[in-house]
Amino acid sequence: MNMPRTPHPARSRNPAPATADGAPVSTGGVSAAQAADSYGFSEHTRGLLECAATLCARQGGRMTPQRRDVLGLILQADAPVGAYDLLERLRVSDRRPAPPTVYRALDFLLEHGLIHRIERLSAFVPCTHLSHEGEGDTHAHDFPASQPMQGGASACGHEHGACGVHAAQFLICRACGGVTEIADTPRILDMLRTVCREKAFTMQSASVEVEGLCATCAGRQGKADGVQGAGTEQ
Amino acid sequence: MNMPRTPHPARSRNPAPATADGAPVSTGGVSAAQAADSYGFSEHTRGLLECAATLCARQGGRMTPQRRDVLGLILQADAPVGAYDLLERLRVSDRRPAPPTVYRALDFLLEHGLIHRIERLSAFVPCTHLSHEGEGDTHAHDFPASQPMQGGASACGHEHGACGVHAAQFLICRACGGVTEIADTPRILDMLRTVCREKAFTMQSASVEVEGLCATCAGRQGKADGVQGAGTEQ
DNA sequence: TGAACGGATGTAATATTATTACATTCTTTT
DNA sequence: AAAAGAATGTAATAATATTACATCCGTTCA
Ligand SMILES: [Zn+2]
Ligand SMILES: [Zn+2]
Ligand SMILES: [Zn+2]
Ligand SMILES: [Zn+2]
Repeated sequence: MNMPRTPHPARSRNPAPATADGAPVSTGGVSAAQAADSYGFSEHTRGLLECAATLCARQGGRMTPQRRDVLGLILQADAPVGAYDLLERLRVSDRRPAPPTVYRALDFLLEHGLIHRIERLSAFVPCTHLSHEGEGDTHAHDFPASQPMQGGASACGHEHGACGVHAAQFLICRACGGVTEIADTPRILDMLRTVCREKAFTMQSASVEVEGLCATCAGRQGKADGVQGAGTEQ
Repeated sequence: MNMPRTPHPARSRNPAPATADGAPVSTGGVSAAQAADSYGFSEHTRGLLECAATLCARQGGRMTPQRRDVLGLILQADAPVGAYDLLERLRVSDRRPAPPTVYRALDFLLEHGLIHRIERLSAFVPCTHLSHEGEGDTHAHDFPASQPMQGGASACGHEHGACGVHAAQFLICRACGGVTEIADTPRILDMLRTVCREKAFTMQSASVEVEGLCATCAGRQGKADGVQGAGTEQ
């Protein structure tokens, strides 16, 4: 029934502290110096978090510890994370956040284009924008807050910020749970814009979600059925 | 807070027995002869239902009264309908269906390509396919069950049946709640196919959801803010 | 015929995801 | 320091969806 609702292998209630960074996830035993970082984020993740702070400062937003933690957890995960998964992962030591805490942080991160919501999974992934930002400095996405993009297509095929349409495209693998953001081309978004123009429809946000099998899992398809879900992919 | 979750004007808990058919909705006072039709469906709706029965018979499915009622209610509605809205509307006279009843019917209708689920609204709409089927007889969508479409693009830009990818595109108006299925061109689906080929991704299903303002509501945009939601549109 | 089977439905309980409402605390501004 | 505004804490609840198991009903075939 309602196929996509089948418990997704990569989103099961068993947090499985894997990382997309290749860095240790030692949620326990955090040194006092790292206390502000709380969750033992990898160096890479911390870099992205700093980047994100800068980005949303430019947009007039405040990257508070709460929001930072949520973004960090999403960045650190190797698959889309549900709101209640986040809630569980935030339950370290003394803090026991309630749903509104997480949803508020998610709303903020969504509004600032730092994460996306995968509708079909009711789960969240980091925006690739952020990772690109981390790689170099002068990047197509690096637009100033004082004079943000004006609805034109960006190189990555999706846009951010208060003015532009926030649109994104995803490939969702049913076998491994991996989600890939298609951000290397404005083709799809351009086509949507064309269609909307024809229909005199004002686009405010858009999402494209394709479900199927990633290259890795498709190759594996015929093999031992029980093995399904054991793979790693992104 | 996750904007699309704002109570959608056209989906409020007040069923508002409007029709997309222009036919009376007399949910009460159903004659004995119509007892099998249960919900006073318009003639147009009944035609579509018959069509649907034929279609899914060809696919080896049985259009039971339960499923028929659910499809009829979705056809009759002027906006996407949520599962629990359907549940309420099914509560006539003696019958008091529980959630699984409705979800099972919805699953069946989804699998047979008779309805679509709008992820952003957690709600369901009829597939335009069906309406087209109702208009004429020899139509592009009218493919035989014995030899169904083999993944080629259909004229309407989305496909059905066990073999083909089930994909659809929607324009969702935030003001009036109207949803339009973009089914007049394979352009978008073709582009998605291209992208998937490039990424060696096997597409099994896809959805495109654009949120914004329909032509009607965009025209109205500046006027008295309180009036918002009063309009009718499709 | 009638047991066996499979598909469809009924029912109760529960799981998952998300929001409301209101109190409190922290930051910035005046 | 007071006021205003943003962010967080907390409890309760709403909205959406699934599980598990019992029952019914039409078909098959011994
Ligand atoms: Zn993105
Ligand atoms: Zn995969
Ligand atoms: Zn359709
Ligand atoms: Zn509208």
